[in-house]
Amino acid sequence: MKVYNTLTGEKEDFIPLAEGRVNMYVCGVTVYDHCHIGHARSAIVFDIIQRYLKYKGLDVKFVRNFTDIDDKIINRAKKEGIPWNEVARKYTEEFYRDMDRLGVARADIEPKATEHIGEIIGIVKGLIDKGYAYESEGSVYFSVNKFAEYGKLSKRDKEDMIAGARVDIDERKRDPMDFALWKASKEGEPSWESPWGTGRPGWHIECSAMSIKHLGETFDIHGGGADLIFPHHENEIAQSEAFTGRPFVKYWVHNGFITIDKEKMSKSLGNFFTIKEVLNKYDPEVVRYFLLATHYRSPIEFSDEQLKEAEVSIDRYYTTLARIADFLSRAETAAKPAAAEKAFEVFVNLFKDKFHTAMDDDFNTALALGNIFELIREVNRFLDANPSGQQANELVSRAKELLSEAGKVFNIFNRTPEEWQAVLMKTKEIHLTEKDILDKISQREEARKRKDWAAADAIRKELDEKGVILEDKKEGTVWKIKAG
RNA sequence: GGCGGCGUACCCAAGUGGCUAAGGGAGAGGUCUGCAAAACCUUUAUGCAGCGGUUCAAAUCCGCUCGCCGCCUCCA
Repeated sequence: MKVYNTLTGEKEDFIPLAEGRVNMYVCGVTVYDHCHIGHARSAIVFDIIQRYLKYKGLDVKFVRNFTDIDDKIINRAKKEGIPWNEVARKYTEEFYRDMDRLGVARADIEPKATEHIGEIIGIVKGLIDKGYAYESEGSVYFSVNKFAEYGKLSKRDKEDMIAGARVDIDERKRDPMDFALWKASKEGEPSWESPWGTGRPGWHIECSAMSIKHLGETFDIHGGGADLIFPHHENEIAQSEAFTGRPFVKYWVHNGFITIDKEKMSKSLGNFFTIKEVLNKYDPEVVRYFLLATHYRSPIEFSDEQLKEAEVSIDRYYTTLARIADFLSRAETAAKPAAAEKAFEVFVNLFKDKFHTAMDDDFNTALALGNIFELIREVNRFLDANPSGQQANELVSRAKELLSEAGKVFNIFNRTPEEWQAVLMKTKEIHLTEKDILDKISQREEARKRKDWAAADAIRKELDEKGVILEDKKEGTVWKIKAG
């Protein structure tokens, strides 16, 4: 298995520190507002990585934190006129609401910054003792110059950054690049007792404290959005390695952004859609598919068109699944020679390897989805050949199992075709009941018996305009909701 | 300005040295059908931003040019 490591800038063989075990930490969210679709991408990317590693039989310990104390939370509390911890509680709940809908699994451990103040203070003290940090007016700063390897993750050197001259000048800092480990609290702000007076943790230190506590001083994977590379993850490395004297993380994994009109979606630009807004129009499965159809490190342009295509793709899956169910329910045992059988068997046998190869190559979900649709085509092609007999049934059953297994890793494709129709009915806002549709179908049946094609076609057209498609089969007419 | 990334068909998107450049959508033609739909088949990049170079061999490596984006400030 290969994983792209931001630290080395290369795809590397993935070799866990302890055989068969993977410790991974992913930066979660600061709970001060509703999440947007960019947060969803990060959550889904690491959800799939985590699921795939577990699927491969690795013993994964997955930690995803909540930043529940921070300037933004404090500001939000002022704005809403509620206590800061109420803001954190409220948006933690909203986070779970969104993630549950998106099918993002809970992490094995979900620590909060405020529950690790003791550990944070311990590390800050340790850093002062070792000469990496200093106290100034009740705050504590990390001295970047003391850490020789500073910049190794984001590939920049201190001189360049200072030349960039966008670092904030703060008189309390000895060097403009230094960053806060502990912030002295102002009157009325949330605070905790510390050796340097009352204050609260800086942003970066919490992740060091929580990851080290739950995963040890060195662990396998640390993930997050690419915008965290600098300064957040760079600072985490500096603090952690200065404190423990050991390498902090073996593989740094970062997901790309979601863009709108080619620009990064962000709160400050205001060009974002919340998860809730998107889920009003599209089913979570569609959103997951949309995000997985592009490699996790590439940017994804957010667009209605692409979401609709994702919906059509998923519809193709369920249409095939319905065909499979139909075929299996007929289960003819009398074997009829099917020329296509051998070729189909070869294809079915190859699928799992192809799926694994794709996912083993830096979690190439886009390629894996391509493999899935190749299998879908082969299934349809095989069914078109009107196969029969036990061998054919077994092959089709196996194909169905394989699709379902792959779907499990992505946490998509796990409904029945009927459930999928219900989903479309809801998201497409079809204002017809099943009875309405069935009545129309029987009216059309009458017309068809009379060979009154004009009347029959008029009914079909009427339903089509309302988003319902009719399919005439030998056994009768079935209906489905138009996807896309 | 510094550092990093991207540019593959009408659209989206895999592919980072070597078999016919995955897959999805859209279009065209066909099989099936009363007609459709679904499904399948055929078709749509002798070419991967452009120009050079390395190599027996390049979308894939190197250089330059053009265009777009990201990070350097909170940010998934």
